[in-house]
Amino acid sequence: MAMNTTLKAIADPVRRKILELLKHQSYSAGEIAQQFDLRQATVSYHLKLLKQAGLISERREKNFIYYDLNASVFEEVLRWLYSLGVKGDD
Amino acid sequence: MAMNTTLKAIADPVRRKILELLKHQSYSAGEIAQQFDLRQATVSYHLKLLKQAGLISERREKNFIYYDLNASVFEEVLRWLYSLGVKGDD
DNA sequence: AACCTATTTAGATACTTTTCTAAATAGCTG
DNA sequence: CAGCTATTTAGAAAAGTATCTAAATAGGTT
Repeated sequence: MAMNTTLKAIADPVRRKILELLKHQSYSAGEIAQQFDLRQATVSYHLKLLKQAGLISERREKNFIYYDLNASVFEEVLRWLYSLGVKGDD
Repeated sequence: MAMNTTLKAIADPVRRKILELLKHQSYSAGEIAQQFDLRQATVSYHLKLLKQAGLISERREKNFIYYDLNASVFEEVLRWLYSLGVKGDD
């Protein structure tokens, strides 16, 4: 089940871009929303799905909510890919 | 775009199971369909998506169509995962 | 407390995906 | 070629997902 949630989470380009943004630093929900031509409520919905998948975590500071990437959740996906015979580093 | 197609393809449990089945040997469309509680037409639809994603290839023999896994397509996904900082083999 | 700003939640709508049934195709085999 | 088997395609219905607007919450600030 975890795997399904993870893969569904990254099967959307908006959510992948959010993860990429968070690679180097945290951003608030508002800062993330600015990167898209979408309403804040919509971005908030994507953040919720990423959070549910465990791919990001949130942290309140002042009245902002900052998001952080948690890439370790991908390890299961990685193992699955390897199990199918994908060859590792190239 | 390729990435999006690949990730959408594996974001479905039926399609993931098809890939797993094909890991060790080829199977015909009918043999694959038998593994699921779904109509053959439905499985055929999933096979079409996997084919479009380049994850499987087909090969006619008699009047069967056999499918083969092509895991190399996953390399792009793997690179993306690594780029996010997922640590490799554990 | 009243207000302001950041963000989420609720509910509606639009779009996409999955599944089904029925019909079509494609290639053997007698 | 007529019939058989395997599979796909077309079209409709059902289910799931993404987006929007409007309203609610939550926490600072004065």
